[in-house]
Amino acid sequence: MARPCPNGRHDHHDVYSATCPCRALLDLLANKWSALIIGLLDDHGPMRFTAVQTALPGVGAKMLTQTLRRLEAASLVTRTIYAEVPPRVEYELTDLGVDVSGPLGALRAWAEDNVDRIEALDGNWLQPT
Amino acid sequence: MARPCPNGRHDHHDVYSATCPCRALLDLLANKWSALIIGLLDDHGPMRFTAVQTALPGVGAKMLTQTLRRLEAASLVTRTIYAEVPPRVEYELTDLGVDVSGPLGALRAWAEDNVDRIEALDGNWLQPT
DNA sequence: CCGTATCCGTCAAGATACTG
DNA sequence: CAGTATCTTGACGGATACGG
Repeated sequence: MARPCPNGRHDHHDVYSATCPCRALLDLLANKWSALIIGLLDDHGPMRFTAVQTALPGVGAKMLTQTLRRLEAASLVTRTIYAEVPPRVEYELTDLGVDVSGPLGALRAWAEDNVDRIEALDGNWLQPT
Repeated sequence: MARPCPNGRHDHHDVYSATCPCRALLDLLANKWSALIIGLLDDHGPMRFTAVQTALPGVGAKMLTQTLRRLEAASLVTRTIYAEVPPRVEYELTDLGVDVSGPLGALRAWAEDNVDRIEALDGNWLQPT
């Protein structure tokens, strides 16, 4: 079993090590769409591809497919294909996915609850470039 | 006062609206480096530019500057310049930054604690492309 | 018809060298 | 020390075409 994180804080893992797999995991979670997708699946239960895309204005089909596949590879999401007419594919959180939706949900909630404070401090904090 | 989130869950904001400023805020937080930078400043207190860069293997000066400036614009981090020789610039969390380090820390901790489970389920979940 | 794969333009990220 | 300027590369994102 690989232990590439000799300087870990918890057991052996440390996100502050560039080569630690948990850093790659954090990158996957701290992605523009992952938090939204996981929160969505946590709220609605199993969803079809199109339903996810509709609920996420701004995401393209390609980016969505890519992100869903990475989440699937990380065992956070299952992808179930129903051989029906019309065809149907459903995405659903695994236990691991449900588990991480807690921290991610907290982050989303914080963003929603504190935008006003930030805008009060700096009217145009959203950088042009 | 702008209220661009008519379909919000909490008060008036909703990260699932493409045009809501809180979505931009989530994008800033759910960034590859933001979580690491904020956690670092939360642990160490005020830090100089080079110290941050050294503690974050893999980040380039350009990316680091960019991220720090955006965090500063969002009032999560302060940037203090000391007119000394050699020059010194220190970055420190604001109250808002300290506040968000909670949710972000939970996410980092989850990643560190659960990589082993993911690797047990799928040996090579880290996609080639 | 629903979802995936391919092509391609744009833009952000990385490397390097240099300045206040 | 703390960045900035410039270039190159590769990822992102959209449109289109394809498979089931």
